[in-house]
Amino acid sequence: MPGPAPATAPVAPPGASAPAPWLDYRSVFTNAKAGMEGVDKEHVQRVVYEMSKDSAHYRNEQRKQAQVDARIAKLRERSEHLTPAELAAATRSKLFIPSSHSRAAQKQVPMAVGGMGMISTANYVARRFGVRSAMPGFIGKRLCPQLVFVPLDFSRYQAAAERVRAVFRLFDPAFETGGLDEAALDVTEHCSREGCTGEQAAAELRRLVRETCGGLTCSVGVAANKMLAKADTSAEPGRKGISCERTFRNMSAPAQQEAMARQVRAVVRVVVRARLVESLAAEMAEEGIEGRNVTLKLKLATFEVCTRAVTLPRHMRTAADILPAVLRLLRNEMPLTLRLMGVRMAALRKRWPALDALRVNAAGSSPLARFLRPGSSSAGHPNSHPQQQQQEQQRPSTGPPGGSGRPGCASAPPPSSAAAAEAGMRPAAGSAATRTTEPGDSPPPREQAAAAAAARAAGAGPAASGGADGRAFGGFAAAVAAAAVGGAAGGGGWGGFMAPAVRGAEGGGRSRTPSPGRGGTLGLGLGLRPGDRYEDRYEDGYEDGDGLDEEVDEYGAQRLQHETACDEAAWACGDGYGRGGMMEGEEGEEGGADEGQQRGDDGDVVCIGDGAEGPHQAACAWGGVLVPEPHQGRGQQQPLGGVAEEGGCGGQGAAARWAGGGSREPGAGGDWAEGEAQQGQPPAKRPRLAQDWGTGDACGGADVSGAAAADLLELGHRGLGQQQQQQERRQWQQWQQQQGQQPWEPPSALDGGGCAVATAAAPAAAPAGASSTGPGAGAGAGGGMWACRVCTFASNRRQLLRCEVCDCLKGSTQAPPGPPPPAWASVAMPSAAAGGGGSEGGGGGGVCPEGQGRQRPCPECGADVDVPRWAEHQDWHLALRLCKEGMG
DNA sequence: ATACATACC
DNA sequence: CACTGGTATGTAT
Repeated sequence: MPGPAPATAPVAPPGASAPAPWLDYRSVFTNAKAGMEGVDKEHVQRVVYEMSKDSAHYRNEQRKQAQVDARIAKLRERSEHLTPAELAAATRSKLFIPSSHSRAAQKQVPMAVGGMGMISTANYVARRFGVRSAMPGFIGKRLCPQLVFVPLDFSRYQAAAERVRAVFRLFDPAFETGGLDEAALDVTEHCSREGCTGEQAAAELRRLVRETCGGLTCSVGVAANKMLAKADTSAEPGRKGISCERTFRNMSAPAQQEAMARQVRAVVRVVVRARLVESLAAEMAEEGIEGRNVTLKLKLATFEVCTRAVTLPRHMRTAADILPAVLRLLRNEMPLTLRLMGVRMAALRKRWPALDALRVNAAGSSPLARFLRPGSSSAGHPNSHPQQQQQEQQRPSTGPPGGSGRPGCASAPPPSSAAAAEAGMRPAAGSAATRTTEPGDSPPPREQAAAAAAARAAGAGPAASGGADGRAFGGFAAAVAAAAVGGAAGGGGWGGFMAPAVRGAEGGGRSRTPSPGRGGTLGLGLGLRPGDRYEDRYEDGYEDGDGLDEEVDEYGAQRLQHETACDEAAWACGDGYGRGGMMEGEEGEEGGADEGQQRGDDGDVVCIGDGAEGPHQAACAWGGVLVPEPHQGRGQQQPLGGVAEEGGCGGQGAAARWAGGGSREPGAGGDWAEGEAQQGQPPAKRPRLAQDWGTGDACGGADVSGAAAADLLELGHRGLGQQQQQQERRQWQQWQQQQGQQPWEPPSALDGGGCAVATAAAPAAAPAGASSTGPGAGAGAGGGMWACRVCTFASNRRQLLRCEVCDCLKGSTQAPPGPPPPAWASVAMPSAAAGGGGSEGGGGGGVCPEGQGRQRPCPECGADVDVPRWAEHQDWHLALRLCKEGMG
């Protein structure tokens, strides 16, 4: 039986000049914690220090520590006015969740739940070695070589937690959960009811849990807590946000900015392949929620974390809707060297209010109700935290009861095993220069669009509104599948967008490993030089490279640049998303074929657009109106994303300069600022982007014009005061000049790419669908900026998609094939108008100029419906239908 | 009201 | 080799 590790030979000699530097390293791992009495703290500290001191993580910790110190100093100065907390009886319990190991083993063998990467918790045996939660596994292993790792098993935890929560409810029906194993109960009422003290309640709680939950124990403490006292117990405890993030491995060596064009592409690719957005969309669909805030989280190779967020003009839920916002945020941060990326939705609301109502009535007898009932699936329970994504994905693909009849749909997110996920995907096309459409491909976009349009025409009305890409729901199975997988998901059964043509690792030769990258982080925004290859790998073991490796020759690079710019322009106008909805997978074919592909290229351009949002997408995913105006070249053509310009990082987002040029540590993630003489410091923080690039009010649709437009163009954003803006700008320019870089220019919303950009004008009020009809539709209104009425971005610059290089028109400059979209589709953006769509207090806020005050008869019930609430109304019908079908 | 950093488990 | 992922909340603007 292992004992506490004796201090081994000193890992580092106690140098006279720097005596015991580890003592200065303030890590949390030596704080007091249950079971850690008698641990040789100094030993632990030294080991942690020695294993950490050369890492980026360590440097980041130091940086943070300095910040904290500064903050504390500041707080000290004004710490005179402290108010006493209110008192309330509250308990906080901590569950000890069962392990699959025998009790005896647990008592003797040092165990840690987790792995080499991270330890979630450790048993007391392990703690005596200094092993504890939140410690990276490899350090734990060093502290305690005999340490046994126990993999996480969320289903067990979930089940156990559910049982215990039932007990909690007896004491406080509105208790708050703090994750799987923790809860906070306000027992004030319980105590007064029972005439007991807090301590007595705690004892009772412990006893009940022990006796009714299979021997589970929990520790309960009673505390006074202002927060709890004030907690609004009447409010729905519902979750406030939902997110998905992933850490990458492998980092390619930074290259020069010449290949920035590739970065755009690489970023898209990574976003898509990481399945962040789709996973999120799938999860939201499953929960029946939609959200209005999108947050992008980035952790750089340096471990610095930053988030970027936007508020959407309306609630959204599909991958097709979320991804553009994510890309948009991301693009403004490039180039980046990323270690982690996450996407979060917040400002959530229920998507199926009607379903909720019916769920209550359904008494659990119907398959649907059973399926929907909390707890019957791992779907969200009001008091439960979301499962790990991994687990979500491992849910049997058969879907809900009776829902297995539609493989292409319900088996959705590729999931559990990467191999399976990739199995069905088409192999990557070779180089960028040789692109073909392969046999297994979905029909070309046009056809898809036509099909979708036809389907819409046929199934018009609510079905289209409800999602499903214009496909009518086909009976119960399909309906449930739709409800389960997306309803939202529409296309191809789910997320609605296409993963790029990537092949799993199963296919043959390994590529040579490129990156001498430090550590393992996926290099993002690093670009490739001709001849470079690049490979990446996710931590879940999903590995590929073959599909992504590309030889880039000179021609290819050029072409890539051009195409990227075009793609980007098209994307920016929604073309990449609006068209070519997803196609259903071939019946009986597993997984793969249900992904549509937007372009016939090598798949880097994402095909999004499930069409679920209805016809306005067919014109422009974001509702933008394309106006084919004669191109007005700008003096110097700026490639989209401000990239690919020799010798500079171009006009890309502010962060680019930060991430690249401003690298604090030469060589770490910022190598592209070549040969920088580290003189002076960059501004402490990366400048904030606009606090609104056009947020909530986007739906207001006011056409920004004249002086305002000029300001916008000039400033790039309007969230910052002019003064501050200018100051930041000067700072940056100075810094950059010091670094020998081109001076920074403020980002502008949508710079034109290789494709020409024209500024034209269109009345923002023109219905998206209707106005997509013709050239010149909106020309002449003056302004040059337009507010997209679907997406977040109110300061879009009018785009013309005539490509200067190939002289072809790119983008949806023509009305999409098929019947013109019904007028209502263009205003299916509730935006808190009449009656308040529910969630946002936004009140008078974004009011859709079209919808406001207008009504349309509902084809379903004939009632006159406020246009701003149209979508909600249709959702209601759909929900009703689903329930009826479900109850047969 | 937003955007974002940060704390917490 | 190796330092999470999910959530809520506080704070500056």
